[in-house]
Amino acid sequence: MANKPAPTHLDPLKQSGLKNTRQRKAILDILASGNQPFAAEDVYLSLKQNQVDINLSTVYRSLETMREKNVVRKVSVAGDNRMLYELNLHTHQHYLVCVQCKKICPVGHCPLESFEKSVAQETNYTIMGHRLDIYGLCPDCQQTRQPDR
Amino acid sequence: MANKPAPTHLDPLKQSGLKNTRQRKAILDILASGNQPFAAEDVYLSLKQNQVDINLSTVYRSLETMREKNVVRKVSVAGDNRMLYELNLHTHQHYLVCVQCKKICPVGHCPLESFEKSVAQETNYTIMGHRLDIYGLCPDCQQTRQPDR
DNA sequence: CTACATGCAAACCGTTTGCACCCTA
DNA sequence: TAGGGTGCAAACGGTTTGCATGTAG
Repeated sequence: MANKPAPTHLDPLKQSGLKNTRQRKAILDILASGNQPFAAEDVYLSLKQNQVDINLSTVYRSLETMREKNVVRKVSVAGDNRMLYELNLHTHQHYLVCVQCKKICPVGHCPLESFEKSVAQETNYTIMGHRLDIYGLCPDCQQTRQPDR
Repeated sequence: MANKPAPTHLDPLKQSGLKNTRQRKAILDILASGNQPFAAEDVYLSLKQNQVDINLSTVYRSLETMREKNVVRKVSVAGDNRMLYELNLHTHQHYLVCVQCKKICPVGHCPLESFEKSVAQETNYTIMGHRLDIYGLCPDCQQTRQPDR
C-alpha cells in the first residue's frame, strides 16, 4: 500500500489553500508538459484534445487564481497579443521567440542585474523588475524564410 | 518670402508617399510633443482636447499605415495591455515604467548587444532584436506607495 | 479625376464577469 | 453542508474592417 507520489506540480494547490479540482489538476498537467508558456486558449485546446471537458472561462479563472497564489506566472512575449502562463518555478527566466514559427524557448542567463543598478542610480527609480524577450529566426526557419510580412 | 520650414516630423509623410492630411499631421504633432510613446486613445483624446476633429479608427488606421512606412513605431510596455506608438527616431530605445503612476521615461543605454551574440551562439538562432522594459517606482511614487494591488 | 484617406458603425478577439448550479474539504 | 469552483452566456476593452463619402495630388 505505497502512497502514490503526487507529481510535484500538484502540491502547490494544497499548499496555497486552493481546492484540488479535476480542472486545476488538468491545467497544471498541461503547463508542466513543456517548458514554454501557454496561452489560455492553448491550454483549453490541449485539454479538449485530451478528452478533458472544461470551459474556457474556467481556464482563465483558474490560471488567474493560481497566479494570485504564485503557483503560475503570467508573461507576455513580443509578437503575441495574448497573455501566456507557465508554472512558477521561481527562477528568473527570459524567452527567445521565433518570429516565423512562434516557437518559444527559454534562455538561461540574464545579464541585466548590473544594468538595473545603474539605471536606478541615474534615475532614482526603485527598480522592481524588467521584461526582456529576444526574437529572431530559429534554425529551422532560417532555411524556409517566409516572404516578408 | 521665406519658405516656411516644415517641422521635421512632417517630412516623413511626403518621403514615404503618404498623403499629407490634416489628421496625419495632427497625429504626428502629438507624437512629437513628448518623448514617450502614446496609446491610440491618448492620441485621440489629446486631439479632441486641441479641438481637432478626428475619428478613433482614423487614428488607428493612420498609425498603422505610418508604421508600415516606418514613420512611427509600435511598442508594448509591461503593465499596459494597449499598444503604444512613437515617432520612429531610428534610435534603439527602451523604457522605464512606473508601476504606480504609469509614467514612462526613456532610458538611453542598452546593454544587450553582447548578450545577443552569446545567445545566438548557444542557440543557433538568427537574432533579430529584443524587447526590454524596466519597471519600478518613480521618485514621486516612492513617497506615496499605494496599498498593494 | 482618381486613388487614397476618412467617418461611422459593426465586427472581432482576448479576457472578464454575473449568476445559477456543483462539488471538494 | 458551507464556501469555494465551474459552466454558460453576456459584457467588456482594445483594435480592425466594410462601406459610403470626402479630398489630396
